Amino acid sequence: MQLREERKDAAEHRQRILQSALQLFREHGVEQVSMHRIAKQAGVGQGTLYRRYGNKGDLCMDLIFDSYTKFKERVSFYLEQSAAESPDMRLDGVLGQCIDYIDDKADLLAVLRTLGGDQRPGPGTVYHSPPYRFMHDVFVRLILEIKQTQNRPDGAGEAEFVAHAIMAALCPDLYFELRFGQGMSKEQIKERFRAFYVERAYTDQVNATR
Amino acid sequence: MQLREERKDAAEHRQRILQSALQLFREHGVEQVSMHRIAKQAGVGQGTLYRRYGNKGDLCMDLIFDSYTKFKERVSFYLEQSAAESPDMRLDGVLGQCIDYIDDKADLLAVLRTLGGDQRPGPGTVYHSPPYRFMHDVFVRLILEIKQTQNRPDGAGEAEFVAHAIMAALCPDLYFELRFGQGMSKEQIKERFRAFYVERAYTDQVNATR
DNA sequence: GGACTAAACGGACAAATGTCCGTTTTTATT
DNA sequence: AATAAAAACGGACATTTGTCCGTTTAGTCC
Repeated sequence: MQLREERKDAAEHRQRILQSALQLFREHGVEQVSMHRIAKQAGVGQGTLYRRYGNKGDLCMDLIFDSYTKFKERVSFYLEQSAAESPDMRLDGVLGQCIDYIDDKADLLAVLRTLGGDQRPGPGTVYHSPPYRFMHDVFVRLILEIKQTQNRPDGAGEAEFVAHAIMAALCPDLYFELRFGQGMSKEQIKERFRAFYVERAYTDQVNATR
Repeated sequence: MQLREERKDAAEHRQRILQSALQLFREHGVEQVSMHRIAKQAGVGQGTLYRRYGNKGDLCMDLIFDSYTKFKERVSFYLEQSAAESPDMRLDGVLGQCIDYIDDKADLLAVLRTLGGDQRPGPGTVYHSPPYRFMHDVFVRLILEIKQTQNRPDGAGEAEFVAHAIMAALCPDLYFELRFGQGMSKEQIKERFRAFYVERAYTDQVNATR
């Protein structure tokens, strides 16, 4: 026996944990629910809960895993089927999908960021998590495409930086602030991202191709 | 008696707390030092410590208050004495000063962000803290100046958004990652900020004033 | 079915954060 | 100097996170 399946009891417990967490989160808000309470509600021990999920962030990660997978697929699919479009439009499209996703899952995503692990650099930071890497990579490619269209070479990892900058602006906290603190609509926020990250690039492109 | 001064014993305790915290932070790293330990080291009770500083973030805030004040003054002074320069150059200058400051205080600033309070929008978030407001305001003014130079009107709060975007990219965590995770030098990071936030604006400007 | 092993269990325990409240000290007033 | 109110004190306590380890259970092999 080389690779064992997840044990039946373990699988059942995970379902119970996820369901209990979801219910409690909905009822009392993510921040107000302790791990202890989730374990109690699910009828499992502390250790059982913690062995599976090292912290609330891990748990949230699993809670949004399905939706994240779908998000990832949507983005990948969009990129494939829009391959013929201009990279600017595609950047705009991806940004729109990110914002839709954040709008949908903002509360859980915010917890992820806060409880996601170390602050120190290296593995364990958000910057090395698969979701971050995935989106960062998508942005890097798009930016490189845009630069290529404009015949502007990429100065040693410039696109890498810009992708980080975009990701930073996409943080759920800021979205919260714009959406509810300042009362902007989702569409208004998308428009701002477009104006700043896409249209400026587009302007450059127009000028560069003259 | 209308306004009382801070009591003598309280003032002394605050000094002891700050000094103890600073020493312990230096010795063991900010994350490794508990509030309990700081209280013990300072020879005061838990309650005394917590009444003054609601959490470690508050304490760090006080620890960097002096340096923040100086930073603020440096920025204000720079803006005054560079009033004749182009807004692009001034934006670059301010960005440089921010990065210098982050580089200097990265560890404490990172704690501030993590432990700074609520995630929910409204007062209590980073976005409403005086330091954030101050820098955000500085960026808004500079961006408006740039737009004015280019004869581009500011579409309803566009500058506000861009300022948030810049602030987001200035988060200590990302700086850490670039600096130590990816091994970039401080100057390289400054160069990236300049290239993305200043030179692109400058390119636009050149084109717009043709 | 019996036995063995790896995985999972769960609750006690440790450590940290943050609160509460009876007690002490400072300070202004007389 | 006595007094009283305001402010500060401090440690016990509650809550939460996270760990440890002896015990139980599912899956496999015979």
